[in-house]
Amino acid sequence: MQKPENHTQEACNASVQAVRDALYVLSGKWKLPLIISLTEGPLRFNQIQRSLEDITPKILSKELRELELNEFVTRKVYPTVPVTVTYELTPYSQSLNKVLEELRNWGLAHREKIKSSRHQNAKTEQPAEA
Amino acid sequence: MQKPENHTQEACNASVQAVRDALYVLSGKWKLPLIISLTEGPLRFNQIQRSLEDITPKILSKELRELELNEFVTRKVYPTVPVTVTYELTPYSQSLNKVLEELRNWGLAHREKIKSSRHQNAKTEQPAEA
DNA sequence: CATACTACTATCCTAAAGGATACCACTACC
DNA sequence: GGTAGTGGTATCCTTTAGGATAGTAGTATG
Repeated sequence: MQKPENHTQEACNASVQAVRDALYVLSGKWKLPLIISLTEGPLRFNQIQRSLEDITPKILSKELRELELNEFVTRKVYPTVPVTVTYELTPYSQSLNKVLEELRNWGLAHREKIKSSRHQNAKTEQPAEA
Repeated sequence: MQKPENHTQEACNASVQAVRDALYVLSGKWKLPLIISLTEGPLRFNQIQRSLEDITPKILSKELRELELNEFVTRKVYPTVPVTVTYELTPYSQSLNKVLEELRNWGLAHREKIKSSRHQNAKTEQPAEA
């Protein structure tokens, strides 16, 4: 076969690894909804839970901890009467903007494609025998 | 703060859904490695399996089927002596290029950040009491 | 006739993600 | 003293992703 000079096994592996790294920190059912729900400003634990409706405190707590570890959110504790804790996006979380935008654009386009190809199929599909 | 007029609950949800759609088709341990390994040209089933080393035929088969469903690869069967089947990327798979590039760039940058912040910590960390 | 090659499929199993439910410590209010 | 609100934990369970291992059908070659 050929010797792919600009497409070595190592270069591929590095790309794969980088993309996997990126997907890893965005993985899970709630990281993105969480980040997006915090784009409007800091929220308290229970506020987030109410805005996301279906998330349980255990999961929310875990996801917030992971987002904090990756420095996407900061946790701030205020010594108010019942203690209040807010979570807010860091400046670093802005670095995800382009990634998220591309993902969003692609997702929208893909959904459109799926829809239209389904219509296509509906027209050309053979009815199944009974 | 500002009144985020363009940031309604519904707009957020649409974004979240689009990004989730995108992540969904890229999810899993092998889709990306698979796509990248096919960028050099069509490969047969066993060739892919050998190039990826750790993937089992069951998983490979499943992932290829999903990539085919999403129209990232085409499966071609040749009636050769023992039948050969090749998998190759579709033109549509090119639509992922920008997404993959952004993910790759972000992944690389993030990895660098993690590394340097670990060094930072190593320098500023207090030694634990014995 | 046995082995090897093609491209897979079938069955079983493990580990991780996610979730339901209950509970904790603290205080304020009635 | 009971209830409600703060921000969570603890325990158990289900679902899913992924993998190990073996086997399949067909042909060709030794």
